[in-house]
Formats: sequence, structure tokens, C-alpha cells
Amino acid sequence: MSGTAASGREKAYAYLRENILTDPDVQGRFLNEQELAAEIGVSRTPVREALLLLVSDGLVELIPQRGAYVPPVTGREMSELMELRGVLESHAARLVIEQGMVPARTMQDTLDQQAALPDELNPEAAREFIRLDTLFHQQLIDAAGNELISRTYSKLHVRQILVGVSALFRTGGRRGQVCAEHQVILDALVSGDSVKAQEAIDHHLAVTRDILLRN
Amino acid sequence: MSGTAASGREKAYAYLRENILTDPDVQGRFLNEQELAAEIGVSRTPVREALLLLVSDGLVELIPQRGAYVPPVTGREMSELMELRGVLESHAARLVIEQGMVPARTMQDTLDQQAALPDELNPEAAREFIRLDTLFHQQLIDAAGNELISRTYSKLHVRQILVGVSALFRTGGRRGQVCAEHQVILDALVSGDSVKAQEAIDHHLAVTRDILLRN
DNA sequence: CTCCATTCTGTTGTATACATAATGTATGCG
DNA sequence: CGCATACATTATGTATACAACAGAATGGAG
Repeated sequence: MSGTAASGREKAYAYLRENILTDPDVQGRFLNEQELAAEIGVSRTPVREALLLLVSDGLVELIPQRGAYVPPVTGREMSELMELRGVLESHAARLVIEQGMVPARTMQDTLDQQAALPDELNPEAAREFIRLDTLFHQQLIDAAGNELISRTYSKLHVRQILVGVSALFRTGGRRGQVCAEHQVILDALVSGDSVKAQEAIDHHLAVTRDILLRN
Repeated sequence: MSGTAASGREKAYAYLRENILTDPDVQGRFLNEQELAAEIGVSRTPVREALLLLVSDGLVELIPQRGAYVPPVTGREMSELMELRGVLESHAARLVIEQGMVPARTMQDTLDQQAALPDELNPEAAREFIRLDTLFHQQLIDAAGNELISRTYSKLHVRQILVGVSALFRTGGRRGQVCAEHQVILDALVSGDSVKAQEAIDHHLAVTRDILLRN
């Protein structure tokens, strides 16, 4: 199997991350350590360590003498995130075009997989949709060849998934729209039009932001 | 007093952070938990927790069954960091100019303090110099009004301080150069010349990068 | 002398017990 | 009846003890 190192800390980390990202109800609440320890099947120690690691993902916040808080995603945060994503993706776009390093095949492949998903999104398909969406953007970023930017971008995106899952259920037909917008971005990249690519990215992020804000 | 909450974890965190940032010898080594616990005067538990928090700062890396490793700063990482800083600062510059939100007084004040430091840098003055340098750039970023970007930028900068301290000792007369370059950036911001500001930022970061790479 | 197996030592990882601080509840007073 | 205070409960924070693993040292065989 893959990734089944299963040290207690990693098990707790994976469990908590999955739990926070998929269950909208945990937002705005404090996590009970011994409760989680019992659920996961380890002691409080690795649970606490996992919680500390989740701080760096921005998924939990430590309140002294109170414990681990899961901050809800605010509209402002979403807007700020989209702004930052726009800056990083535009930069990557300009760079890969200048250096002729556009990963056209890879990105088109991801896009095709995404387009092949059914329009009606059951929970599992929704997660796959988000995974491919994340991958598409990450591939653009990674192509810029700056590992630090890649890591930074990757961590940022986690926070968006938190709200993306539930938002997707409410928006029918969004799949086709996303794929179309992705295609516009990719076409601009392939054609080497840096300005057009930036515009397409900004447009895509603005639309995404507006949809996420309606929840 | 300020910030003297002094819970065990925070004490350990502050100690370790300070230690890693100022002592170049710890780079590339594994940190011994019980040794640190004895030095700080707490048990291993809060030390471990502090180490987990330092992961999010990028100051330590956890190797399973081996412990907390302090990764040395590479030249490539420095270049990548300067590239990312350039992207974020240029974005902030454009924004604050467009919105007429240039914090001219605040930044000039910081710059003046920096210029007032002696040219010969004893260890304490060097730390103050770096603090003011960091502050100058952070003030520009913060003025853009995007909290997420501010936090992201702030965390990034930590990694640079790691090498900046020792590098400063080797470069005489750098103080004046830095202040001059900062002044050029600030003047461009005040005059509302977005392109000039970006150029000044890029130039400053390029010079900084080249100096840091010579170590 | 070199190489490999084995033991030994020291460190990390986890569990548990205790100390401490915060919250909710009950009780008494205004 | 409302409010403040004291108390009980519960959760977090810390210390310590044990288990499991990695690397070094050691000893023997070729």
C-alpha cells in the first residue's frame, strides 16, 4: 500500500485533516482531544502533535488554555486567497511562457479527466473534481520551477478546499463552466499570449470567488 | 512586561527560534530533545510541541524516527525566496499606488531609524538593522490590506533572516547601500510611479540575493 | 585486515498520571 | 427575580515512564 507508514501522529494527522476538510460542522468549534484520541485509537499525545501540525496548514488555531479551534472560512479570507492565487498564477504564467516551458500536455490531460466527470456530482465525484481542479492550477505553478512558490501555493489551496466541497453541491452545471475557463487559460498559455493568460486567470478566480461567496 | 505569558511551549518555541536564527552552527544538525529540555528548564513534552510549531516556520523538518532536523539554507532557496518576495512586493506596490494608500510617513520613519544606525555593525546593531529592514518591507506589504498575503510574506521572511545575520558581518558598508535602495523604492511609491517602484524592488532584491549568495 | 552479524546504547515515539486553568452549575445575597 | 460568588467538573498543559527503533560499537569469521 502507499503511504501506510501509520505512525500514530501521521494517522491522527490524516484523520483530522480529512475530518476537518469534509465535515462542515466542525468549523467554529473546539476539538476535544481525548474524544478524538478514542476515535482514532491512539492516546492524546499523537493527537496533540497532529493538531500542532495542522496549525501550519491553517486548519486549526491554538487558543491558550482552550485548545484547538477550527476557524470558519470568511468571505474576506476567500477574497484574499483569490487575490493571492491570482498573483502567483499570473507570475507563473508569464514565466512559463517566456521560458517556453508550458506543460501543455500534462495540463490538457488533467483538463480532459475533469471534463469526463459526470455533470451530476455525487460526493465522491465532487472530491475527484476538486482534486483535478487543484491539480490543474498546481501544474501551472509547478512549471515555473520555483519550489518555494509551489509549496506556498499548495498550502494556500488547502484552505479553499474547506469551503469548496460544500459549495459544489449547491452549484449545478459548474463543472462545464470550470472546464471551459480552464481551457481558455491553457489555450492562452499555449499560444504564448501572456496578457490574455493573466486575464483568463483573473476572470476564472473572480468567478470562483463570487460562487464561493454565495454560501 | 510584553509577551511574557511564558507557558512552557511558548518559552521553548521562543528559545528554539532565537537559537536557530542566531546560531549558524545548528544548521544541518539534529536537535536533541532532552538536551534542549534541560537547557530551557522544562520537560520534553513542550519542547516537542515547540518543534512541531517550528515546522510551519520552515525552520525545522521532521524526519521520522530521527527527530527534528534544521535544514541549511541553500543558494537556490535564497534565489527562489527573492523571486517570490519580488512578486508579492511588486503586487503590493501596484495596489497601494492605485488606491493611494502609500504609507509614506511610516516607511520613511523606519528608513530613518535604519539610516541612523552606525556603519560598523556590532552583533546587536546587526539584529536591529535586520529588524528594521524586515519592517520596511513588511510595512509595504501590510499596506496592501490583504491579511493573508501579510501572513504569508511574514513567514517567508523568517527563512531569510537565518542567513542574513551572518552575511551582514562580512559586508561592510552595506548599510548605506540598503538605505539608499530603500529610499529609491519609497520615492517611487510616493511619486506614484508603479513601474519605477517595481524596478526598484526587483533591483534591491537582486542585489540582496547576490550578496547572500556569496557566503 | 576486512566484512558481516550481533549487541548495546541512546534517542525518538507513545501512553499515562498529575497539575492547572477554564467553564458550567448551584447557591446565597441584594 | 437578577446577579455575584463559590464550587464542581472537565479539558488542557506538563511531567514522567515505558516501548520501539536507529545507529554505533564490538566481536568473530573468513
